[in-house]
Amino acid sequence: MPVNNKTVKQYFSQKIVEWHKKHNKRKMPWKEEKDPYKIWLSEIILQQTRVEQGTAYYNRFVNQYPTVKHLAEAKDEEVFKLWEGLGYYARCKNLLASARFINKNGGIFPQKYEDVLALKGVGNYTAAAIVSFAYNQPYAVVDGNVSRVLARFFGIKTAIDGTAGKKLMHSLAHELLNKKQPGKFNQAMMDFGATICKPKLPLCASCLLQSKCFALKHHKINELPVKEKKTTLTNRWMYYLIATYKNGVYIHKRTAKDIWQNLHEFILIESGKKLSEPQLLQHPLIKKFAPGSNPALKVSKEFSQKLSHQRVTGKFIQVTLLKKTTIGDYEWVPKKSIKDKAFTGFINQYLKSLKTL
DNA sequence: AACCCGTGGAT
DNA sequence: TATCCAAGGGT
Repeated sequence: MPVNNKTVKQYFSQKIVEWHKKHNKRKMPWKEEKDPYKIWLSEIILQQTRVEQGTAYYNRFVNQYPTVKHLAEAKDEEVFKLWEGLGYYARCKNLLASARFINKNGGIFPQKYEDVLALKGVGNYTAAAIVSFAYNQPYAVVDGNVSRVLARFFGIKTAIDGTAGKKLMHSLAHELLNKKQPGKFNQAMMDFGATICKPKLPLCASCLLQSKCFALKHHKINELPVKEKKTTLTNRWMYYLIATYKNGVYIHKRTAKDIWQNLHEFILIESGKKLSEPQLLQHPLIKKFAPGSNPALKVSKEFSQKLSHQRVTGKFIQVTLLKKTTIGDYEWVPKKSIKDKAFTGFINQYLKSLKTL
């Protein structure tokens, strides 16, 4: 459903810029930043992540890695530790790979849209954000904010998470883009969506664009934008055996095509269903390390973590080994090194509940 | 194209 | 409590 009213489009672009100049008070550490490295860093951190959640991570990364060279030369483990808790860990992996790629090629951040887009972890949105903010190139960003604003204002019923909807949003956003000040326009669009045209309870009464907004006029604020995807939640049960021997503990880095890649964990017993404590204690791994009825075996309370489409529930079982053993892919590491390794959120819930390991 | 990948705040 | 969803990208 293409939008073909030129007057309304001009009204939109003019009002968005006017709102930005007169009313936009939103402040963030990376605003007005012109260093493409720092802009890139902020954009990767902010992918599907709230500004309030990402800001502290951004500050820590910039502080620890002031240039792309610093990041490129850092050790994987150190960078993942700094990313720990932020989620979507493929972002961290791609961030490091791209930093090393840039550093290897002279350390100069790419300047062409196509070259920025070619970086791992950089898609349509992020490439447009970088080249518009850093170099003022005319590429329109389309994020959740922009899609919502456009769907509501222009009355677009095409699902914004489908191929047709994305295509339509990109062409419309590019058409509306102020080609003289693309960086400011893009910033205006996102800030307007985040602070005025919010997902729930948008501030229509004080909106500068209210006189020509389709959704407001037709009472479709809560119906737009349209999405087609529904997330399904699957349950998983993870029981962790924390096997210590002297001053060390057995851990492992997750590498399977699954959640939490590149994060560490203890000895995992996963089940497709909830296990009762007797069932759990019957497990071969438990019986192997805690033969007989072992009164020293400590079972924690139940922990649970909700991911975007999975819910992980489980417990932690502490057992002390009397001799060093070979356990599959798990390695024995000193307890004091635990704090330097990135663990899953589920495990960190448990670790934070302990005084010492 | 459909599905997968985290975490936390708001309602 | 359940649901939504946030400066998306990869496969």
